[in-house]
Amino acid sequence: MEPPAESSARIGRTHGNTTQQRYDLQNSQMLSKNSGSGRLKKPKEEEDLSNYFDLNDSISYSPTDDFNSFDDLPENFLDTEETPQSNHFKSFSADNIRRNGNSFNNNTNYDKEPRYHRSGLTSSSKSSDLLTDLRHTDSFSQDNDLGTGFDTVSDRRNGLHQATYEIPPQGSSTYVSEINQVRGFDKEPISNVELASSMISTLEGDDSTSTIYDSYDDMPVPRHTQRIIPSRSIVAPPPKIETSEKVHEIRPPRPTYRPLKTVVTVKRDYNNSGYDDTPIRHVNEEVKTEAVQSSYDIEEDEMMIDTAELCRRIAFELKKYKIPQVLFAEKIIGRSQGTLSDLLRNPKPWDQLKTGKSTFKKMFDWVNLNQDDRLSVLGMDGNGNKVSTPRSESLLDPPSPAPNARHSGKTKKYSGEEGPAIKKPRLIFSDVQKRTLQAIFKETERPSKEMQQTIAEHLGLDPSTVSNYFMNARRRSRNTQIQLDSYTDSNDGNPITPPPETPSRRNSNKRSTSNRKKEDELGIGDTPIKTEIDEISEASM
DNA sequence: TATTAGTCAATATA
DNA sequence: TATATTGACTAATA
Repeated sequence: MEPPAESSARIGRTHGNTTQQRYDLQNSQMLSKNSGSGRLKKPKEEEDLSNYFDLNDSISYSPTDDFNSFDDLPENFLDTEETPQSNHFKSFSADNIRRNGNSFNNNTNYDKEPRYHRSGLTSSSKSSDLLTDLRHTDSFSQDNDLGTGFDTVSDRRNGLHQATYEIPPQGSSTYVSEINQVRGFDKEPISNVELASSMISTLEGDDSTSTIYDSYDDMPVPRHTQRIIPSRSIVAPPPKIETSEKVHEIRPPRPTYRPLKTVVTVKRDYNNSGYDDTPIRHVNEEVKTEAVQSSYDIEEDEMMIDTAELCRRIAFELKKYKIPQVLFAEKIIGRSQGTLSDLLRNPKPWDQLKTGKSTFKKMFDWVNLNQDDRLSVLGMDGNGNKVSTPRSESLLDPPSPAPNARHSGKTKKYSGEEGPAIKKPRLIFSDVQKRTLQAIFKETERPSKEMQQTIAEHLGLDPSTVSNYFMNARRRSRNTQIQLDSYTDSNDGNPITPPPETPSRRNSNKRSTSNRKKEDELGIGDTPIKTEIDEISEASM
């Protein structure tokens, strides 16, 4: 079997990259304003304007005559859908120049990356990039094979891509039409979703709604628009939260019987701007049992851990004592760094966990050690230095491998019959592949086997890859929804109002922001955010 | 047999 | 360098 084709790529930032940046900036700005403590980093000056951007699929950009070159486009043109030529943009930017005290030119990130060549369609030009994109997109049409278009190499690490596709010779009809399309913007726009719908309709045998173009020359250039939103409103400083319970250091006796359900939690101490070091267990009043020092004596199905709070606490401890995730992951829970990161950011509620409870139980036991022990089991001292003899055996259960952990011997390798096995390289979806899959997922989270097969053929992917994509997307979409629900619940249904500014709440904020990004990627976003443009429209009605 | 849950680990990103 | 993301593997489950 051959390895999967190299990912195709485009010049310029990836969509995800830009989205991530936007949300992170927005989050950063919100936190900065909200904290009032100066502890959080203020957004960089040149990034301020970015905080006010968001996407809006409903707004299109119509070019004006002064649009002459792709040099004039923002570097993230392909990711956004409106250019500075827009009146909306002008009024908006002027407003924010006043607010931020920054000049427009310095605020935009158009020049953050090297500018692209002006001279026609060079191999590194922005227009070529767009055309390549369209060529790939065009391959949705029934006569083309998407897979054949993927001949470029991506460098996601740098956010830039090196194009290796060929440019049509000047004077050829393809070349001319490409120029016309790039500069003309004279066709109706078509969004990814429309393309996906069209594709799905086609796949389902309904041609009536499909938008298929006979040739590459007929493919319209998508209009990229951009929604501009004001920064999220910042509310009053957080109310002072009183610690309701006195902190007790509880030592065994261990319970002599097993409670039906013991609610074990970790405790916040807002007045102390963080967590109290003393472990606390809150015992369900109905059960009337003594608290326990660890969860050793309680079976998983007899206890209940507030996983979200536990994870916030763990994250806080790791930061506070500069404990690397990889160290904690391996020594305490016996999992990989990436798994820990994911668990901390997206903890599933205890009652929705199946075999994963044991991992949280280990975290819980660690967090309930006293401070010295917490560090010593990691082989660290209070200064973040390594010490030689970790005391783990007597304090915690040794981390056990995950039951479904992959072993090196079992790892599927990509190799021929003879010689040492070579690990199958990890597939990185091309931008087009990813966007297409996302768009289709937005339409249908559970495409039929046949549809997956067709999608795979169109995108030049293995059917199992397509299947994996949808399974992962469904799962991660569900997890995101769980996080959003818990966040909304804890906020009285107002997801925009920032919560009290505590370390734990900061984590919540971060996750929420991250979730917005996930929503964006997965296409499961909630209600649209009202923009300045929307407000202007409403006011004029 | 297909799907889900838990996870790894390569890779991207901060 | 540390953390976040994500395609794919494995075992459990429907």
